[in-house]
Amino acid sequence: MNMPVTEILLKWYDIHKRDLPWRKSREPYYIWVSEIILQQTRVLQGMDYYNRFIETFPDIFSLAGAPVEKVLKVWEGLGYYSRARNMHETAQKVVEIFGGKFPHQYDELLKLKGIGPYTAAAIASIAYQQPVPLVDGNVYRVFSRLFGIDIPSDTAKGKKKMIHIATTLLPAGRPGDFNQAVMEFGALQCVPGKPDCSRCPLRKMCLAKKQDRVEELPVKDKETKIITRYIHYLVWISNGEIILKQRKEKDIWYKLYDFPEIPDKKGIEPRKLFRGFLGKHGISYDQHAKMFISEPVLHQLTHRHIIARFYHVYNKKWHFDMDEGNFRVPMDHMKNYAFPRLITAYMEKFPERFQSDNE
DNA sequence: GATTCGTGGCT
DNA sequence: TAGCCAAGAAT
Repeated sequence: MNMPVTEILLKWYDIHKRDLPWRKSREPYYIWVSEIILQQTRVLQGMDYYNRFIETFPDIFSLAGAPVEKVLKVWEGLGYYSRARNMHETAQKVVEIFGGKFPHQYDELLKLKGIGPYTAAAIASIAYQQPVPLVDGNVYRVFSRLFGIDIPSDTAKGKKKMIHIATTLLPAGRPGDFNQAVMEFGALQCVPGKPDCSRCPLRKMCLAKKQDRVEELPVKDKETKIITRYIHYLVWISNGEIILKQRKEKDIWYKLYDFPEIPDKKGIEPRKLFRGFLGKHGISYDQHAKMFISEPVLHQLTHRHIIARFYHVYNKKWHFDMDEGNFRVPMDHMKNYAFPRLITAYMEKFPERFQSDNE
């Protein structure tokens, strides 16, 4: 008996699919939220965020009506914050233009901020049962192995080829289930590295398996070069208040909050940098005021190595000009602001450095 | 087409 | 352990 690939995957999915919160309904809003959260993010990592997001913003109207800062606070720690900013913008647009209903068509969905080819196809097929194929990392891995395709996944040629394959396999009856089936299969069975092919329902027809190339596929050609960046944070705590700053456009962590920065001067010693900065503002690096410089904190991103230091100053009057965007808040209001993980991790590690009575 | 944009788990 | 890379999109 020679069951086609599509049937095998659907059957496998019906048995093995995980019970995930966004699979309990086909409400487009839930599908949309889950798909955005899951971009470049593992299910386990996104689960709590999804539940909290839906709890905080039960429908598209509550999301559209919220300030973007509140959306970012819910997103805090999840990364790729443009996803949250774009969701907020798209929610407002969908409310204004479409009365709160997402369009059904792939092409219309694609016009919305934060919705690209993958997500448009996911919403159209899962929420609206439209026969639209999709390709994500899982789909690419599954089909590249199954059909022995070694075109690099990070090329237009590879993506085009994969969409073509997905199109030929897509069943008219259950497009949304099929798309999810391939992704689920990639996440649970045809995993990166060394999958357990002995219990794979496709092992007999898998070309990579036949050619013993399972671990080689899929192929990717570009290597991301990592750049090191230095950040010097000024943590100024005085009179129960701390100085914060909202991050600006065209840089990492846009619209999140952190601390004022001392501009980096390559190669200069931290102590010298601090002294120079304070001196420029008429403050001496002296024994009377309590100041100290943290050890370097390494924060690793996919494309950056950030080395941060925290320059602490306590109980000294803030008497140089507030740069644009700097503002003071009581220490116990900090919990209302969204910070990058680098900051929250540091604060969790050294809570004593963030106490207002630190004299 | 090449870069940028986070975080965390796994090997 | 240091890299790999995950339900990608925007610029």
